[in-house]
Amino acid sequence: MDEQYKPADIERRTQAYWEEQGTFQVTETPGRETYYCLSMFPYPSGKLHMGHVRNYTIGDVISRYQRMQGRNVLQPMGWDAFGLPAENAAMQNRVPPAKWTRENIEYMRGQLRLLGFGYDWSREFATCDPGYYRWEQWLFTRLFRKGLVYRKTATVNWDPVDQTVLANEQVVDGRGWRSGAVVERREIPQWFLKITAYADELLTSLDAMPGWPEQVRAMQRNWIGRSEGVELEFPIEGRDDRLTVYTTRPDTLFGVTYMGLAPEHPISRELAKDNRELAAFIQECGRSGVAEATIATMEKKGMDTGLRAVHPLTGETVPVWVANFVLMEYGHGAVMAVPAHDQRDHEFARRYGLDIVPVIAPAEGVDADISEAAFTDKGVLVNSGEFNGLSSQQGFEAIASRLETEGKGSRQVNYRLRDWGVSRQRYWGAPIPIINCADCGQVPVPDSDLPVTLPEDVEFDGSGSPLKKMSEWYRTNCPACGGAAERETDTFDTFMESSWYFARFTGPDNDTAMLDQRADYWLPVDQYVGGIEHAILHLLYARFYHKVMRDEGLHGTDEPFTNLLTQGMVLKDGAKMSKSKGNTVDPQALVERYGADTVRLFTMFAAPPDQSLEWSDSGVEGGYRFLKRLWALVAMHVRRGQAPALGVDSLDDEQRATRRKVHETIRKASDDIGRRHTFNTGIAAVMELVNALYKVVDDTSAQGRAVLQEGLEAAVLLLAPIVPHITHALWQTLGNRQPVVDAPWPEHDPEALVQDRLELVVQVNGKLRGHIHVDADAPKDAVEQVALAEPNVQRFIDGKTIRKVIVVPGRLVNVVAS
RNA sequence: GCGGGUGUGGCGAAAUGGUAUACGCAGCGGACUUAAAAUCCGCCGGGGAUAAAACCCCAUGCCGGUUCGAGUCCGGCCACCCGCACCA
Repeated sequence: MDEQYKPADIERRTQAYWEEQGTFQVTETPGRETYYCLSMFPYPSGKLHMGHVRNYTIGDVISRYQRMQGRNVLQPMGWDAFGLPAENAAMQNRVPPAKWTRENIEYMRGQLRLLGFGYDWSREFATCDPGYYRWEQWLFTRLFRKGLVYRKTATVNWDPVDQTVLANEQVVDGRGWRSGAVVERREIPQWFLKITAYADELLTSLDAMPGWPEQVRAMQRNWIGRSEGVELEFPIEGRDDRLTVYTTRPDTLFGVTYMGLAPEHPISRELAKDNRELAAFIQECGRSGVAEATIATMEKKGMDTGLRAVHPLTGETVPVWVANFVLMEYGHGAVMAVPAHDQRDHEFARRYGLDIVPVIAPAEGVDADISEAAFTDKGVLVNSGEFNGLSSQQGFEAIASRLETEGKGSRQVNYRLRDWGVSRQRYWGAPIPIINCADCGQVPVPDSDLPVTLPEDVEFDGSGSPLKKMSEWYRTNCPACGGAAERETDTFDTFMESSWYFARFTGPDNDTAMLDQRADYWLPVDQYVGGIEHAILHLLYARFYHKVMRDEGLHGTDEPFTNLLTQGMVLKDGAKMSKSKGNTVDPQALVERYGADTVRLFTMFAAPPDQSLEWSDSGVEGGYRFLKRLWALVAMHVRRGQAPALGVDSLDDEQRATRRKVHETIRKASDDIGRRHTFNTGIAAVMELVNALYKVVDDTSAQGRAVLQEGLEAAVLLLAPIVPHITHALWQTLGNRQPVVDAPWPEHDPEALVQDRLELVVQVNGKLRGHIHVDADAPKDAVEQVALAEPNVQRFIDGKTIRKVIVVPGRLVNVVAS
């Protein structure tokens, strides 16, 4: 054995071994317990960053641990290959997006191999492969026929920098999530997926997902935003028209003093045609709308339309205002305003001198002062005619029932969640498989004509999508009538591809079906690992897609990811690592300097996986030092020849103590790595063990060497998922034939943990006052005797009466005295 | 405002109601060396006491509670982080 730890050699040889043996290629062997571990696949941006390294190391550690548990482990990897950066690079470097993307994939695949991740590369694919997106197109045409896909002209978020439409989820504080540009509003025909049809299931199943962090479930609950209320109508005086509104507080119905219309509401627009002042106001709202809302809490502004709406129960009329705080996208773009009990309505009413009529009194008869602010709590109905005296809850029910019997309204569940707009006016994405025919309308591309392949050899001139200029590509014939027609030139949102890739990994080579029976062999994913930044967008779309595929009969499970681990950010100097801050660390340079094992060890040791990780160069040195220490210890041991067989009955006290430490470590590290996923403490436990083994390395007696052998093997096995290369070498060095990757995970020997004598802590009134040694099987009262006799304990109970003595077996004695 | 989380040495952190500060980093001292690096060994929260120890007091953001016993559980504050937000 080489006396010196040389990571470069070891890692190259170990990786070559895995490659030759096909170690990580898995098959669907019946009867074996499966484990599907998946890390979020990367966008091939150019090279790996530390966030990738952390993500993929966590996934690899879990995969290798599960493999050592004897499970049939699937750990695939692929590429989320469509997206904007490729187009930007294409314009900058005059290279087609496809070429740029595939070169990046080549490079990054090499980096992943250098880090030693145990992926089944035979299942690799990129989402820009036609063999992949063809099934996405196929599913889309199914959903089209099923009515889960529709096209509508809608106000959309237009990113003026990226020249594309953004989903609501992709707008952050009024700005594009990628470009950071202030988002504008535009009217464009769009394709939508009816995710709202699944809103209820997406919400309720969250309660039955204990393997997900509460934080993520809460964020999704929030995003779906379910509310219960009443939808009701206010006829407009003198017009054959009515305002439909939604309210969660029908109990406040008698407090309505005006109506609010969104500036984009059809009635607002209609009135604006003959009212220049109103038109100007609406235009101002449209312009300032999204933009200024971000800068400060927008001032409430509005304009009286002169119309009056009729209260559905009292028959009285109230003015109708156009108000800038009413959102067209939520409810019906109109609200009933109850200024006494809604803060926004209140501010607006005070500004324009509108009536404020209290109809809810606080339950205890306390006067609520509504002159300064609205009283928004629940209470007791007043000024509400026959409903006076009811609680808000009772009032809700009574008024809702009244509206329903009179045909003026109905109970309604509303969601904040919008349907998913999937059209993008972009080139580098999967073509939307629709043909626009002048006679037949939108016709889905027949299965036999799929995939609709994206032409990859294109020129970029920087002005929009090249597809829109390629008449030879978009000119075609209508599948229905055979006449001349044109292909849809929009492409899919790239979240479409990442919404089902986990399922395709189970059968990536199938060119006759989207999924096959292998999906049911592997799914759902047992452990999913990725960044918290995907808590809403990706994870919600993937759950939706999974259910859609289930309902198409493609697989038989309800949720895609049983357990979710969201890893924390990688920080340096207290800030997230990023190019713009200039505080990045290049993983490749670290691997070249210390080896992949050191990089993996440090990222697992520095913090628990779900917390942020503070980068430390000297911490990396520390990890390297530990691996050198482990290497040197094994070298010292094997130089003395093969260790004799262990005879547990012939150990001396020190050897027994060492062996106990070995098995305590196995117990603790197994729990930390396998169950708790607190890899940092698992590693710390093995470090303690190695320190302890160093202390007994000079015991060269037969049993001393046997205990050391057992301890070193345990350390190597426990570290194998984390630092797979050095442990591969050391495991062989210690005389094992089977590769460590297939060695069974060690189990602790309960016999080894047994002690004849125990050290117990003695407390007086909860404060530590002494230590005692007792026989492990000593009865309680004997332990009590020894504890009370301890000199320092004596000092503290002297002159006091002993009220109680608590003996916690194996741990402590607490004497209660006063 | 609503929802989720965090707060412990000089730093990253540990303690799954039972010895607070494991493990690592940094620092200090020693061994080896002509020397340095590397390596090995030891010390390392604050204060008091001691020749040295034993030992004592204080400390897990703040205030209270439950408990024989609280960093951990409960209630109320404070600070910071993340997500959502004119959602009717």
